[in-house]
Amino acid sequence: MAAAESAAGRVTRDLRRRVLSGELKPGTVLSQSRIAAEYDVSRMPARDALQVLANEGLVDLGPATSVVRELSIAELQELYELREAIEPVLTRLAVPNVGRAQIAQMTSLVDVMETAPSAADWMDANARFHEHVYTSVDRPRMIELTEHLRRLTDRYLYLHVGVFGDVDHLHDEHRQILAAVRAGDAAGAAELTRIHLATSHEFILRYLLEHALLLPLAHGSETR
Amino acid sequence: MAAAESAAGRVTRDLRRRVLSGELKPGTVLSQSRIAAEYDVSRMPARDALQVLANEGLVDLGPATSVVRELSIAELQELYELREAIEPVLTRLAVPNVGRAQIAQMTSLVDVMETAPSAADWMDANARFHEHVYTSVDRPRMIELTEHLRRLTDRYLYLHVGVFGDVDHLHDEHRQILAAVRAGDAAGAAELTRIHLATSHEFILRYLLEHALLLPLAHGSETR
DNA sequence: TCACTAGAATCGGTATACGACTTGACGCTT
DNA sequence: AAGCGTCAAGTCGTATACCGATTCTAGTGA
Repeated sequence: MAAAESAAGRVTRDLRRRVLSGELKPGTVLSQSRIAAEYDVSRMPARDALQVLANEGLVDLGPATSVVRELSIAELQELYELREAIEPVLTRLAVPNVGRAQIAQMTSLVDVMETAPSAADWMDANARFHEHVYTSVDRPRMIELTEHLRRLTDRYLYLHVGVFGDVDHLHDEHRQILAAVRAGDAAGAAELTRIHLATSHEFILRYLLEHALLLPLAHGSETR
Repeated sequence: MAAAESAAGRVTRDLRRRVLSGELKPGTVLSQSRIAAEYDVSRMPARDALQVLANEGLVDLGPATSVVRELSIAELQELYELREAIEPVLTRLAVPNVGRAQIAQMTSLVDVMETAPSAADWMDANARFHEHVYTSVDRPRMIELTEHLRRLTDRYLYLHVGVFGDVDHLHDEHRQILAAVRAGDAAGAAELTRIHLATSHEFILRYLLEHALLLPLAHGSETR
């Protein structure tokens, strides 16, 4: 069943993609009517889509207007703090259940990343690499939350997609994580995951600062 | 401004309360039409409310029917794992910023809990006690997520509201946390918070098992 | 020239209406 | 009698219409 997707779902997915990719910049005003016209649907699916994206934290629903949520150094920090708290736990739980098939696929994904066709492909492979660990554990909410947080941080990653610099540390870390997983060292893999996230955070942060992508230091308009 | 609440907000809040309190039992079918009739509004606010509750994980939206989400030992476990991962981090960050006013209020709340007027009051005071720590730190998403998770675990707590047994450990733990906060011992307060959550989890779990509230061991219908 | 006010345009929330789909039961066929 | 097909009731998704509130604008008066 291809599940004949609903109009609301289609609008939601595309709007999400456009926000994450930066095509819709922070601060952009999103009105139900305009979105409806743009996708040639009524206002109702547009309304649904906006509500979903609001719950995901991608847009702010004002009383009389909705805007694409602002980015900020503070939010990036907060998102990585959350990921560093949760993903090691998930890793620790998952490691004993990771099978040979998944390890094989992870190995091939590491190879893909190291040959690095394009930045977008790298990000995709990176996401799937980590997902392979998580899918082998029975924690649906934790997995959902983890992927959700990853998507939110991806929004910052897209700011410099295509301009990857020195990612060798990341490759090393991937290999180390893979080794720990293969050895069944849950605690080790968990700690390596945490370090990996901290490194990534610092990497992105350094990039943003060096390239003078001056995001607001504090949180955006939290004055709902 | 009291902000003349929208109908959808009112329905959402009340439905949420009814689900959390157990008035609407897991498995109960929720149709948009019936909810609309019940609250004397059209189907649209009812639809909105259901979608919000679905995002919160309180109801499952089927293709032709929506039902109150099932409870399970596995989900309880997962929720507490998440809380144990996140709340200590939040505590550690917050402790340096907690002021005297908040400490004073926390102290009075501990007293309230120990005199324990009713179970509902106890839960309310408990929630506010922990919120006082978190509100003094600039992590809006983390706080939102924490309160969200607490609400979800409250759903299990309501299963035995009014039948509190031996909660002395909890009181001791509260006093210890308060002492650590007062002393500015961030790491200590964080670790005490983690232990406090683990104790609570075990407490609820033991109660559920002893009273033969036979929840499904595994996750509910995750077969969306 | 500037400030303030009235009106028009726009927006979001809600109600109602319509069509497609799912579900369940009844009756027919084998 | 059992299985299957068809029909009816209910449900959701979407479109359209209406309403109050907000905002922007243009015009008037000091």
